[in-house]
Amino acid sequence: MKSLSPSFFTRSTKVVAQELLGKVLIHKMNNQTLSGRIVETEAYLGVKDKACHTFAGRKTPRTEAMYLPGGHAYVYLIYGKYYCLNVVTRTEAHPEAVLIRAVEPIDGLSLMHKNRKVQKAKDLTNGPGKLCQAMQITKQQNGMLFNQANLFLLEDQKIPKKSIVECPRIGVDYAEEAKNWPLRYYIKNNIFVSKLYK
DNA sequence: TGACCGATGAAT
DNA sequence: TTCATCGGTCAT
Repeated sequence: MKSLSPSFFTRSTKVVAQELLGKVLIHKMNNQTLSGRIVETEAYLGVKDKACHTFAGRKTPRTEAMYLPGGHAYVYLIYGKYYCLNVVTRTEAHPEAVLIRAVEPIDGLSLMHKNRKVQKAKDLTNGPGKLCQAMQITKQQNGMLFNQANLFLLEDQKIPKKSIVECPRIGVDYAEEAKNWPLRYYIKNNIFVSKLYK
């Protein structure tokens, strides 16, 4: 399997969000590999998107990584407890990103079970905080470039348009006009998606 | 320095 | 549906 090329990430954020579905996320530890196929994403459209951390050009220590060129990781802490992994898109002039909301576990299931105390494999990585916990993604990975050191994104499957569901994003009710923008994408009928309404 | 709040998850 | 929990943000 081939790594995604740098030019994959600098395209429009919506396109990258849709095309990340079916790709494989890998975190290589000392002597173990944790990986999963991406099944759910959300696009965050920068300065004009009230749900986005960089809305109106906000630049703080936390959001610094979103101002890196496409292909970097943006990891932040939410609710004082959980990490969320994003893939930065476009260029320095456009601080946008794609939130990885769920993956389907491939390698390292036993380690993932150790990292998260759940019975079923389907509960391991079906949410943005859960997949970071399972795959040991923390602030350490913030600002890292994909396909350089130990975080990778590989090509693998192309998901046909008819298998992609589009709907509003989760947990952004405060975002006024942006709250209903259909920027959440997931693979239809996939049981590893975080919430299966509709 | 301090008040407020959240791109969640788990229990109920 | 409810709520724990604490770092990040922003106004003092």
